[in-house]
Amino acid sequence: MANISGIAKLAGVSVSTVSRVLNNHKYVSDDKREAVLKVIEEMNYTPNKNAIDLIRGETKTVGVILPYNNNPAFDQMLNGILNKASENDFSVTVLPSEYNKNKEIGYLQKLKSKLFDGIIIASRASDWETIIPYSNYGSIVSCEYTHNTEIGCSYSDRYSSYLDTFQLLKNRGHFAVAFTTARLESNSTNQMIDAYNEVFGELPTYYHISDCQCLDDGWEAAKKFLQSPERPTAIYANGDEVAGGIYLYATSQQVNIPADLAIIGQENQPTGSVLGITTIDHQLTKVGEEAFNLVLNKSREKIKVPYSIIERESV
Amino acid sequence: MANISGIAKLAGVSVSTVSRVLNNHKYVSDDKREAVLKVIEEMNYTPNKNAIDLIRGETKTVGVILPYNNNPAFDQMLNGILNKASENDFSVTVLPSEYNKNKEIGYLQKLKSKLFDGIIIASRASDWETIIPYSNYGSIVSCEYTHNTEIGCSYSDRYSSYLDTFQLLKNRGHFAVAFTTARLESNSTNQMIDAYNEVFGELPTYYHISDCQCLDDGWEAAKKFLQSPERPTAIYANGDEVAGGIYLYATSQQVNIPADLAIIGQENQPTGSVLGITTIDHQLTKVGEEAFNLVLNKSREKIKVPYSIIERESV
DNA sequence: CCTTGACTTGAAATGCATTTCACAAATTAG
DNA sequence: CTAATTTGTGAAATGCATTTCAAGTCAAGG
Repeated sequence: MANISGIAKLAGVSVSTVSRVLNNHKYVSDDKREAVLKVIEEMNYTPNKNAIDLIRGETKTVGVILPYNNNPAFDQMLNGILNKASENDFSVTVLPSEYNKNKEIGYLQKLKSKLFDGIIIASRASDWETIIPYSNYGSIVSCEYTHNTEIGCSYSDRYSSYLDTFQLLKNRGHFAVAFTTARLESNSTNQMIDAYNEVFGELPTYYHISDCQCLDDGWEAAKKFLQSPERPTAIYANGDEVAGGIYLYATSQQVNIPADLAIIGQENQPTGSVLGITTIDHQLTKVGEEAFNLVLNKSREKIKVPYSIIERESV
Repeated sequence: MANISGIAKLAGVSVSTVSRVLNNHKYVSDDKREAVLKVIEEMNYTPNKNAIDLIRGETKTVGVILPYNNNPAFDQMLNGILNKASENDFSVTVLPSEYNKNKEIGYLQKLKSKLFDGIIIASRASDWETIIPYSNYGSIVSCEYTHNTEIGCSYSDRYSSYLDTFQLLKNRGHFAVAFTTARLESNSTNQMIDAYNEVFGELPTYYHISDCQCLDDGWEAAKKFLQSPERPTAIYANGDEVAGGIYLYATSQQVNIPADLAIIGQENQPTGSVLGITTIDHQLTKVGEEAFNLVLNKSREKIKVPYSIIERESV
């Protein structure tokens, strides 16, 4: 009987007193406290966290819905969340969604069933209308900008960063500018396209390749872009890994960077720094950290994390 | 009162009946079942998972102790774990340790406090002696080979793979072989050194650089190796990212791969595939998957996951 | 017509720790 | 030396769902 009442019995005190000792309440006499601690030690007792969570109604656990675990961008966010969670004695449960709406809803149900105190959504497939009702059961925080008031967010102003980047390229005399993105349906892809339209006008389809994630994909994308009759003079990649792939394919074809082709990456990853690729650092670690803080404070604020352009030799 | 007894009252049945409906027991009459479901629907009721976990004594959650989250090797393992966990309706909680023994113990305590059904240790700082006692409270599985019987493991036979690799290099006529590793104190570093000794004899210190994780580190390591008077003719890197950094530095110095320098990486990552670097695939995703299976089956087996050498153009 | 097995259902016990309430004892204040 | 606090402690209520036990109903088998 390794539970609190067993301990109480052995120590000759009441359950309440054991609980007080466990929680460092004052108003426990030294002798009883010692007696209790002694029995706890002897019995090698540890309180049952499920019972505690049940009665307290909170679990000090946050769930993180993220589509893929091996994605460098989501990884940075997760890192930020883990940092702050660790500091605040919270646990982090990874909820891989693969952009599957049913999985997402399943995870939100777990919030409702009191398994998590809050959920951070790194990226999502479901509509906000579907998600919002769950905000009654714990704080839900998004890592992209939200227009509603129910869901707080910690985000990087991507649209603005895309504008800046395209403008930078335009200023340097580039008009044939191509770019890669991740999912076609994603928010940031739309923002990227909008930003392109804003700066250069109507986007020709041959300047955009989607579904790029890693170095491999960048290599293939570069191949297509550079072999196309509408060859771009600059490519904006949706990540430094992708940018690295582009860089390596280009140099393998004796294309000079930046003379023949300018490249800009994103997220400031090691690959980019080694190859000297200019990049936009969206500070996703910071985004994750702030997202966790919002959950912790049950806040619905909207926190804009500033991005920065790191200029290197690829433009 | 959104709990099971509230539902019971409203539906005009007993708590037991509601529970039966919730758990799809047979032996519930259709009319009562419908009545209960109707009230559940109306009240928007969801059972409290903490209460369920408490009474069932299991949480369908596995904790994963991993030193760093942004490490590609651990990431692959985590991915494998997430895959299988998802399939089996388990949750995965990430427990970042930074190789801090206190943190590790703290996580093991959570196993004891019934928060997890099991714990997978991707890598550790604590001794097995410290860890083993906790195996009484749930299954603990290691992603490296364990010599004890208490802790099951799913592992890649690194020592053997290192032997193979060094032997391969030797067969190709390389005698000046250097290598990089991660932590100096780690198990695999020791195995790497042992394997070197086995194949080439006493290791000269100038052939080993530790604490390499990413492309950046590989670049710096290559710089040191290639500028050294004891310049190696082959380098074995502890990851394809690191190998990529070595490759890029070497080519930036007009060093020909593989004519002037052979490179072998590990883990079969995109960077390596793009650069055509020969690599040892330790199938860490598979290692993670098997580790999860061990937890699921409360097994203490030792599962050796076969590695494979992927030959490309860098040797 | 009686026995037996298949259904149905609810009361109560269970899992475990926290917290409120009530009360007693020991201090401190006035 | 009372009155008012501050300490110290335990009984009982609470949070919530599962499961066992007992008991009752009903139809099929002999």
